[in-house]
Amino acid sequence: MQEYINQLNEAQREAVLQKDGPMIVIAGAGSGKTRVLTYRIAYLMSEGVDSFNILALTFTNKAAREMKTRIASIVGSSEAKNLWMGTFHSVFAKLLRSEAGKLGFPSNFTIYDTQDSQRLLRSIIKDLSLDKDVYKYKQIQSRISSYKNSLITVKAYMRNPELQEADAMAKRPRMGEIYKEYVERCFKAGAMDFDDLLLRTNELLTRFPEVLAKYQQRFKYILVDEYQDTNHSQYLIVKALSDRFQNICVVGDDAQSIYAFRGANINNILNFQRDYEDVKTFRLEQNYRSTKNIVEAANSVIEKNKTRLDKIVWTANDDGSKIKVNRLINDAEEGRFVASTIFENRMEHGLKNSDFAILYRTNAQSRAMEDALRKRDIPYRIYGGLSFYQRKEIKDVLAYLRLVVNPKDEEALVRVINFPARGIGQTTMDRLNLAANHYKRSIFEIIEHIDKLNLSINKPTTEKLINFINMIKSFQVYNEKYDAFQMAEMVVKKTGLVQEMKKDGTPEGIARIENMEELLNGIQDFVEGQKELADANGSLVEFLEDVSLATDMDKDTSDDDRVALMTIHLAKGLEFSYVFIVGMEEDLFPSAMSMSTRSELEEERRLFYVALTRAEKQAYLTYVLSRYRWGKLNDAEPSRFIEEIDDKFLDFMIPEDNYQFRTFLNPDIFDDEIDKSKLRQDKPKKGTPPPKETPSEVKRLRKVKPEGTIEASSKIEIIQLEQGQWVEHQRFGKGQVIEITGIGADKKAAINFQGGGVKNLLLRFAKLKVLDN
DNA sequence: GCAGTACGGACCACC
DNA sequence: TCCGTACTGC
Repeated sequence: MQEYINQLNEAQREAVLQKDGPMIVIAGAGSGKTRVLTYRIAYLMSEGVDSFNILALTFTNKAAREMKTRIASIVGSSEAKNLWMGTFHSVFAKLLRSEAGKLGFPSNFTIYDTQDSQRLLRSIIKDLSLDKDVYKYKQIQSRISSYKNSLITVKAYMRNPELQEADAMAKRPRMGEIYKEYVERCFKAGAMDFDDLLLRTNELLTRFPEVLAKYQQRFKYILVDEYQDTNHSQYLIVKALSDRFQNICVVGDDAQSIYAFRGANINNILNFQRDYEDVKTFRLEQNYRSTKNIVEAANSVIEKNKTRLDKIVWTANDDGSKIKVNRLINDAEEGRFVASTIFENRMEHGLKNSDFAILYRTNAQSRAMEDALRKRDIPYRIYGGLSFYQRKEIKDVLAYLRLVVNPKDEEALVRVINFPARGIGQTTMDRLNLAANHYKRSIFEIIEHIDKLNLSINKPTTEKLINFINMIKSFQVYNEKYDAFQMAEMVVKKTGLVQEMKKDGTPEGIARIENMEELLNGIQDFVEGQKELADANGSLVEFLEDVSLATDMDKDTSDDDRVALMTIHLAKGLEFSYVFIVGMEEDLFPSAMSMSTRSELEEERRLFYVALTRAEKQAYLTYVLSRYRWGKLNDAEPSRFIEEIDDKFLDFMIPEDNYQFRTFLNPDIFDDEIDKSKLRQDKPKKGTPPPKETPSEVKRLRKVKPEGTIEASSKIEIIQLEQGQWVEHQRFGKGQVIEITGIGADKKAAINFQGGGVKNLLLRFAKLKVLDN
């Protein structure tokens, strides 16, 4: 153990050796936080703490696995076996399975994913005959999710007039009814959604003091990673469990809190010192990951945030090269630039594909990147987006498996009862639904007793229904002795899912069959892995739980050499030599939806901070002049985050061919009124080095915002230009605004320049400086 | 009950 | 642009 401890710097070592009591580790980006957590657990065990008494909550299951392996290599694998480690959701799903009965749930409860929740809500909204344009199921879902994350149960909601009023104000007075119905239907279906895994854990620990005592006694030492991203519900669980021994160690970085949208509360970390008595604080401030340039550039950005903990991240690493900023005309060019830069750097520096990552704000941006990489034959892997388990063909197989485990799982049943087609149509389903609601039974149970009920379903259809449930029942019998792989194999064959897909000879159809095969392989791997564990046997229940809580990040990708494409959110905790942050544009990053309040903008800024600090050696920022959105080409302007980086860390590169493309290949995307002189001016003359675009140029695209206020959108600044005002143009010199026409992005100004006469300029592009008088 | 097609909204991030 | 849902005709 000592030799490991010797590897640590002083701050890290102190954090590892602080055995008891509440403590917080404020860990800057790249400061060796995982190492501290790992060694700390190993240290606790070497000090005689039983691994059975340690609970470690991590951000991904993969992180948990890796940490566990590492710990096992230090203290021995038999020692590490009993550690409880994983994400909040997976750890408490397991805990809930063993205690489910107390809450009236079956231990084989289903976990509803977001899609399931939304489908259920859609049917509730329909059943209550509500206007689906007012009661939008996605909004309702996120509303309910945030109630649950704040521990607002149906009861609490009904007791809270303010909440009800807020929903009434939003023209949704019947929100409470929907919420109530949703919770009841989940309960009836033996299902918990993601938020329930935390909410019900809280319920369990609150309603049953003896259960709380049991787990408090068990988890003598608790460690929480990424504490800045915990929500209220998670916070309360941790608080309750650690209350007895107070051996709670939380690790996090307030500067990397990026999950407020799912209820994460940054105050959990900011207020930790107040929540426990005699908190020891440790600061990991030395960054081992990135160059000086990157660390300091990132610091210069995050400084703009007001809500911060005191911390100075520094590095002893080399300066490295500056952050390269490039402007491209559209997303295709952006992709082309990224792909060729990867290609060149890979050659020049002998790098692997996996040394590169392309990060973006929204999944929709991946397409252009993919196209470009494919053209260059650069292997890549997309993380997130529509994950493997969310594909239709996969969900269909999973739905059958879910039904085998829990026949009350209505969402699964509705999904597959008529797929492959069995002649059970909407009318029949409506009747079954009605009966199910009336008798407070599941559809499966209704069908089981269909001969005793008069549902006016005709004979042949009744027979089809009975055949269906008999098939499921026969699977259930096999499930007693078969493992998950054997079950899946049988289900795929007997239900006709394979035949159904084989009918379709299109490339997509073939891909679907391959996906299904991949699923089966995955299940087999899972089963083999589980059978090695003492407390698992590779059953379907285990597999389904694993799947519903798995993320794309959990896959083992260590052996494939591909460029990584992912959203910035997914990139948290990862590092790459070369990082491309694409789509650095206003309204995209920061997102148009996150600019109305200071806290939202600060979260976007933290997100940018996370993105930058992923890079070890080199970061690239790209933005485009026009971007497709909703199928339409829109003008774009550079992100304010570019100008927030101190100039001295940036290197503006404007390759000559951009302008060739702009002027010759794509002339029609530019309006005549656009200031063409800018193109001419930027275009480098032969024999001279390309001019650097100065940061001040970017800045001039917008007026500098007043101190301490947050602008809703930079566009407003431009709109404020008034008739009669004097402005200065880089090339045309001084002039007076004669007229303003158009709105928003199309806003133009006719300006009478002292030297060059009247010009009509598109304000988005014209680099105008407003003169004071 | 089912297949084909017209239409409208999505694009913010995730367990 | 793409996807999912609603509508229509057989």
